Amino acid sequence: MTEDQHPDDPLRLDRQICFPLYAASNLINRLYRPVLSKLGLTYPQYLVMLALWEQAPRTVGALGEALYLDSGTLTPLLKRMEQAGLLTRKRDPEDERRVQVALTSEGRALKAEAQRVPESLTAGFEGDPAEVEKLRDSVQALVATLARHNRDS
Amino acid sequence: MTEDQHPDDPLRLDRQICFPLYAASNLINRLYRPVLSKLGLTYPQYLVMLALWEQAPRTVGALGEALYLDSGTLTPLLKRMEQAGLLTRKRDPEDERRVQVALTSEGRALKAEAQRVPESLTAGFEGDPAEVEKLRDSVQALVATLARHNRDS
DNA sequence: TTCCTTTATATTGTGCACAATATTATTGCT
DNA sequence: AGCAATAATATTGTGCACAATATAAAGGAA
Repeated sequence: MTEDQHPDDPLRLDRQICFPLYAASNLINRLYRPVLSKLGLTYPQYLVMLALWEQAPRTVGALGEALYLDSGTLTPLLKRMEQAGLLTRKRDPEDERRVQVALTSEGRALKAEAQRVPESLTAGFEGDPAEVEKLRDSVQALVATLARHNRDS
Repeated sequence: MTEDQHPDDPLRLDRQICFPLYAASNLINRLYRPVLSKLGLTYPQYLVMLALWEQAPRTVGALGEALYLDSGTLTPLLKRMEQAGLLTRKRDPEDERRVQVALTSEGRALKAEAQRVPESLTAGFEGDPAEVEKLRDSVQALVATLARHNRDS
């Protein structure tokens, strides 16, 4: 019952560009999970912390732009992080539509504990760093293209 | 309130390799959604169809190995696809632990309608095909490494 | 001012994704 | 045969991700 499979069939799984990106994302999430759970974070929450450690406070919209996520994803996620004591959410008095997300001292302190996260995960990438950086830049370029495409349509 | 940010801080968002992969996966999902919804499929469901168009029937475990997913994800997903009439699930009489997933005629027929999906999405990748193939191969290699790492631990 | 439009965030409903656990079938050992 | 160990799938509970929609504030035109 195995189907015929021509080598140039555009529907072959191993010819897809999107599938390995999807699989990589899932596998990375799985790899990060045990490491980040020690910090009490999920992977998307870790990304929010990275963004806030670079610049805070930031609005929900600014976070969404940095992480390519919308309010439907961020609002409940930020509420959980607020509950956990990592950040605060309050309406901007200048413009009551906006919500400013700021770090608590606990949230700022967590950065010290996260310092070793990247290096403790490079084990999964075993390859020379220059190669990894090239891959990163390629995917970053792809993301920029996809994001532009998304905004335009 | 902007934080100091050293150029070699390992926690800088733009130095992460995992973040662009995560963002690319999300953006791709968003890009595929309107195209696949015309076929009545989600992106993971589309991947299951790609796998089954290559070879069917397959066990749940074999599908999970091909797509890097486990039964917790696949079981409900396959049930929805069974409800939609695309495939059948039945216990293997040879080994009652296994579930054989087979295509219905409707599921096989859907392949014809999916032929144009890949080309209708290359618009989002605007770059020369050789470059895209190189990126694909790099990410495939990464996925292989991550998957091995995952099995071993 | 009144009202219309736009903007920012929140809510609702659906479908993944996964860890932990449960269930049932097979295998292997004695 | 009896039974522990293993294997394959299913279930449960939590947390994303997103489209569609709702809510409320700001801006702008007449």
